[in-house]
Amino acid sequence: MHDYSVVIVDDHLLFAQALENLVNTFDNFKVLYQVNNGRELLTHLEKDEIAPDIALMDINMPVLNGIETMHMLNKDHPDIKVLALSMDDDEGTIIKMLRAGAKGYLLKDIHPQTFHGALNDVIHKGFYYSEKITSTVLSSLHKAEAPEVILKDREIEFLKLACTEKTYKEIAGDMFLSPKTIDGYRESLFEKLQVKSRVGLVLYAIKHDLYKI
Amino acid sequence: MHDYSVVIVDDHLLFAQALENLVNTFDNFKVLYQVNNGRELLTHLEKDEIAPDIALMDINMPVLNGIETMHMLNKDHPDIKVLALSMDDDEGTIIKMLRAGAKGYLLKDIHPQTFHGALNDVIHKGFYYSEKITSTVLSSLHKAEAPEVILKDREIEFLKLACTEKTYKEIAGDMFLSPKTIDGYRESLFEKLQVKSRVGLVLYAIKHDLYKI
DNA sequence: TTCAAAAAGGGGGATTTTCCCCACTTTACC
DNA sequence: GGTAAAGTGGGGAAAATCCCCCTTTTTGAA
Repeated sequence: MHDYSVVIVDDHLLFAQALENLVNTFDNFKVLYQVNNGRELLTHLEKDEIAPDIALMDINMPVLNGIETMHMLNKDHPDIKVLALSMDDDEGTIIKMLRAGAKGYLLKDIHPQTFHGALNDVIHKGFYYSEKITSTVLSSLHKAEAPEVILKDREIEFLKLACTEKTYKEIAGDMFLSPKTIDGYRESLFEKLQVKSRVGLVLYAIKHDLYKI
Repeated sequence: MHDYSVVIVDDHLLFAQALENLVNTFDNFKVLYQVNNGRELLTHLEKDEIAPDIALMDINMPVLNGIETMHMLNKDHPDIKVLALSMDDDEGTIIKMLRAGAKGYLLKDIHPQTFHGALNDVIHKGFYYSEKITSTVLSSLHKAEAPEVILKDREIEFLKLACTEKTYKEIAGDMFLSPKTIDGYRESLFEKLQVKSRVGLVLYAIKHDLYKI
């Protein structure tokens, strides 16, 4: 029985180093090296003959993030099993990462014992899905594939202004429209975005990054 | 020369375990135990005779967070040197934590070598401030001391509900208050937070992490 | 201990904003 | 040339905002 090789892709140096120590205490795994982001990983893989068995990869990284990196790996190194590792339990992120081909998704608050189990699973079964991730994925299947909301430019403009303390009357002024027209935008957005009030608009805009706080 | 004792207070089990391994590789430090949040730490300290030299403490924790925990430690265990450890480089958080008595503030992307240095500094010099933290603190001195907004529990409760699509009438129901009382909260918050509308409340709450999207 | 101030809960009522339904024009496009 | 949108608005109801008022409880300092 030989050791399986692991690389760590994470910009949190302290965490990465600590994680390396932890992985090295597992008797059948060995960390080859750490890199700080996806770009560095790809560079490494180009130069090295030996590819790792497993990549432990953070999702939020500078330069080249987890999801982008996954897509690159699929092309050039499909044999590397990627385990995503993140603070982020956002459903969308999880789904994207798994769809991109990650063999599992670990939240950083996972128990070390479970973590070892996850590594073993990925090697022997090819994947590891925690209970939480499984239920997230399953529940996402039930939701009718949200018909993608397409917003017109003018609607987006209005939506952004709705995220300020301006009154609709002022917004109308800013957009050179009658308050009643603005009222029309408001209403059609309520329908499109499935919200019931201006607060709903604000929350939607922030959640979808249309408005930065 | 004896080993200095360290406890780790972090709800990210994987990180905590990994960190423990890392600290144990430093020849003059030894991890006593880990706990998941401030409450557990306090419980531990009550029962144990031996107090640790250093507490490595995350800030965002469930149950009892870093800042609250600091305040408790000041009362009962002023000798424990606390090193805050966080992803969060938000200026307000840093200042609050240092003002609460933390001996240093580390971002989780710190280099392991530097980390060892920080531990040593805290033991021998009594504090460790990274360059980034120093400059943050210094630059904050220039800003006119924003008179700190103190929100009462009930106000915070209302503020969170104001970030939903509920009407004030519904919020009143949820809080078992008359709509008129809710109106009072709204008005006093407008004044306190210097906003002019419910949108302003929502933006304030989100910006100050009182409401998570 | 006492007295005043602040906090917490609530009210009346006027004004504005927001919300919902409906209707009219103008493009745009098949 | 018809039809479907986008763009524009009106009327009226409901909600939110605002300003003034009140009582009871808690707190803080003299």
